[in-house]
Amino acid sequence: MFVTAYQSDAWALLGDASRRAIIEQLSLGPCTVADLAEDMPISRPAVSQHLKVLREAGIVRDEPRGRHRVYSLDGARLDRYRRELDQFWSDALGNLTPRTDEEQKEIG
Amino acid sequence: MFVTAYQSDAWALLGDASRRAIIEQLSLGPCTVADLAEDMPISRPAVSQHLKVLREAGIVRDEPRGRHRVYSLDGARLDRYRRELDQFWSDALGNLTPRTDEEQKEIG
DNA sequence: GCGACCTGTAAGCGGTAACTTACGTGTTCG
DNA sequence: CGAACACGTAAGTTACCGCTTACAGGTCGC
Repeated sequence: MFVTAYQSDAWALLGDASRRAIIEQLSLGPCTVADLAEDMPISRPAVSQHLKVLREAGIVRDEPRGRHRVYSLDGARLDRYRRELDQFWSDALGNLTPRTDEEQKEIG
Repeated sequence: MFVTAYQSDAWALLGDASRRAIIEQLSLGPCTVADLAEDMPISRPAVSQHLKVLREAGIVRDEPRGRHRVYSLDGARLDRYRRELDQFWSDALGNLTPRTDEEQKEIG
């Protein structure tokens, strides 16, 4: 339920608002799980589960720091996902040519 | 279930692969519902429901053509949604500064 | 006008993601 | 060595999204 293949679907990965909030928070600097959960309306385990998804996607890396665990962002990987989404935009908007009403009449 | 407020969540709107496929197809030119459903692995009513969502979001406009109904893309609106997603990227990647391992030691 | 067409909508179902609670693991400090 | 802390994971629930199968509403040809 939470472990399915996200790595191939950047949209599903970033479609969740909680995960985007985590990413934005981590963009301000490395953070622990408890710190992340403090500013969010969900429980700490929920944050941990989201971090697992982001970690498996390579967006986030974790490092043990004593009994804490510091999470940080992988900017390069994140940028790779952005490019993956940009491919859709270039496909969708790139092909788009200004259609006049005259052109549309060809269909009917 | 299908009518919820998508207009405020561009991610949910574009998160669905079928909707993105419809957008890409429409970017090649105006199309009818049957034509769209022909190239997709889902039924025609399903396409119609997706079109309703896209229409309420303003991305798509429909026009009666006899007993057909021609759908076309609103490039400006679509570009507006792209900018909405770009805001997340500028927030996430914009704040991102190269973190060295030394900086991360401040946390522990 | 009647039947064939294209389409939108209603009702309902199945799958799955996201969340919570409960528990297990490893680390630090007394 | 034992208690407290930070975290990950398991199990289970809930909610919602997307889909299909019907059915209703207009539009064109005979």
